[in-house]
Amino acid sequence: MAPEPPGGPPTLERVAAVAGVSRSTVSRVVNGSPKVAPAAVEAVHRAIEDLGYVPNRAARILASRRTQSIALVIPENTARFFADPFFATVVQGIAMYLADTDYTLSLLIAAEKDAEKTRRYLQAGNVDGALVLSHHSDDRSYVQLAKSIPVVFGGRPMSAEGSDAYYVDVDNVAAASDATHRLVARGRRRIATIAGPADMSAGLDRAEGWRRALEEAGMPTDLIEHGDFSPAGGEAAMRRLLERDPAIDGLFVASSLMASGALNVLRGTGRIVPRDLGLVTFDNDYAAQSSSPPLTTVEQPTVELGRRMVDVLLQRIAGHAVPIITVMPTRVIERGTE
Amino acid sequence: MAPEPPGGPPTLERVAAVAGVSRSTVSRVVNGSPKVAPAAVEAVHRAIEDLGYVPNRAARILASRRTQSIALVIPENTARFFADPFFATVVQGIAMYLADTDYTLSLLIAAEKDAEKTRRYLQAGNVDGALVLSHHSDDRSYVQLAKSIPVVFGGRPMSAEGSDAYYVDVDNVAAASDATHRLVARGRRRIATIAGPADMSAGLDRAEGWRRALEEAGMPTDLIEHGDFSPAGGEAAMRRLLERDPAIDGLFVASSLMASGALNVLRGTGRIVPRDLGLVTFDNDYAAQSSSPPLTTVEQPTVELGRRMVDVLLQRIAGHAVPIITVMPTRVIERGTE
DNA sequence: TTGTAAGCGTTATCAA
DNA sequence: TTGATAACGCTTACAA
Repeated sequence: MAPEPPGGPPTLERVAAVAGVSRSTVSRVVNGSPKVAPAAVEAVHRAIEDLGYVPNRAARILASRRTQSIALVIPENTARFFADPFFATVVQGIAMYLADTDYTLSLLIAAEKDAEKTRRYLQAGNVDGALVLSHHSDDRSYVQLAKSIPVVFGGRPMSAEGSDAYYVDVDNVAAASDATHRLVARGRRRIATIAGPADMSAGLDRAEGWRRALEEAGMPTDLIEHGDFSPAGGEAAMRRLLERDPAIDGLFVASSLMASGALNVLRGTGRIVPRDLGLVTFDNDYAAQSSSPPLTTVEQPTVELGRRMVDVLLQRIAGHAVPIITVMPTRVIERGTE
Repeated sequence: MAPEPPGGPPTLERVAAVAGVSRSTVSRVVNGSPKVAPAAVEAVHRAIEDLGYVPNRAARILASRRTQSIALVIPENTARFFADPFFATVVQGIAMYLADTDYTLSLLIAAEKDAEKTRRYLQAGNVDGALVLSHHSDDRSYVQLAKSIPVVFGGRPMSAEGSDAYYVDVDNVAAASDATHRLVARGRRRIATIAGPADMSAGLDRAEGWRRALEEAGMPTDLIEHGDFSPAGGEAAMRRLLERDPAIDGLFVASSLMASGALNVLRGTGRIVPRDLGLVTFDNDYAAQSSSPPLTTVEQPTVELGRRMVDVLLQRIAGHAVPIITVMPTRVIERGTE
């Protein structure tokens, strides 16, 4: 029986003593080194079990210079971030995937005031890599950061031009175009869009997809208003659109949250979807499913996208070659509102 | 000019050299020790600035035996967790508050299979404390954990009986009772409830509040069905309730997500809220605000609740005395659906 | 007020 | 295959 010496959790040294081997051997066993005698492995395992030994993370990191932890950098505007099911689900994918590995996730709120602080923390060797879920165009410093540690972006970073920023995204242009085409196919003649912010690639790309679809159909592309991906933003944009042209009969909304806001306005004016106006949106989340009516929408594999981000990052940390750009598939969920 | 010696980020040692002082002095300055000569402080700061020095976290932790990091333990069922605005917002509060401190947040997914693994990690001294956002009644092991490191629960843990588990919560019984009273006051005569899971204190307590309100009004408390706080669960529960008594004219739903599901069912049967049925729910989130109609609901200060959890935890880590139980206020947001 | 020196619990190098 | 032993970068008595 090992006595219970005081002084905190059991150390590797204690395990070594109990197992009757050296610390090095214990370390090897713990790290799964192949070259250890079966008998020793056995003894060490038993000692570990008996003592309830768990390696000290800090010591390990210090000695190995590998932190086994990655940072998840999220925009300072945490409120809107977590309120958006898209981000929430991506985070979910990240967290779930990581739970199966030996990596730890550090949540890092990017203080926009001094992105410098965040960057320094990351560069100081406190993490093995970083995942950046960027809201705004202000991602230059992270693209920069990518030169010193592995970074993977969720969604194409705005400042990605020419840089070799790794990112995982969907094809927003194609998806938005597809969605808009469906409005055209339904015979909608005056098709508007509530686009996302002009400083986010998802905002720009989805607007671009809408534009292309209309151009292909020989329709005007003047009816565009930007929102901020929030219900309130959608409401305001909808009002502006109706003011500009009350005869709108088709609408592509770049996010379901904005769509729900838009729906409120439409309802207020007595318009019925899809009778008076066809509506297609983005994200098959709660908002699209539970609105009345439930909306035809572009579904993104959000959880999987998060998983993939982690996957790419870990591969890079391990030094393996991986694609710089990973494009995940989308699909339209038909609910008859187009 | 300090040359640029290779070999990774600048160390404290290098700062000391540049500043012309000893490592101890640098350490003192970095940690804000009061007993340092102004001149030395000045020199060290300049050197730190020049070198872009950032302390190595692992080394610091190892030497000080303080990790400056806390764990956020969330249930394995990450999907539902992040999909619920309540949890998302609490996490937001936690993350935001922590961003202002020197603490780091580690997301820890509690593998229900072996809670042992999670517990060991926490007990191995890898964090200074833990926040537990519990979904299920399976929180015994964390209440247990609280004996070795500071733990603060979000919401009263089910196994809190007799234990001195620290937690931050709202008064669910009172809030639910208040909400239900409003249905009674509106003249509703057949009042049902869609309660939360019976293995969560929020589920139990809100049902209890509903029960009390009805008892005080001399009304029967037979119409109760449980859901799992998800829209789908709300739908199913609503169906069961209508089957049991189609004459229901009042309903208290323990969460807005379930309410949205219930609304779908009601709509399907042609019932109009609040004309045919009064509805009051819990959580003033997106679901309650953007449903049609927007719902009268109990608002919880979710962000603040998260902040408070952190606050209590950090106080405890610092060794200060803090209340075991913190009850945050709620208020009813009137939207006329009662 | 400052510096010296002994750890903190691992990993990693090198002999054995 | 194993074991000494020197890092890893910082904190912290203890001395000066």
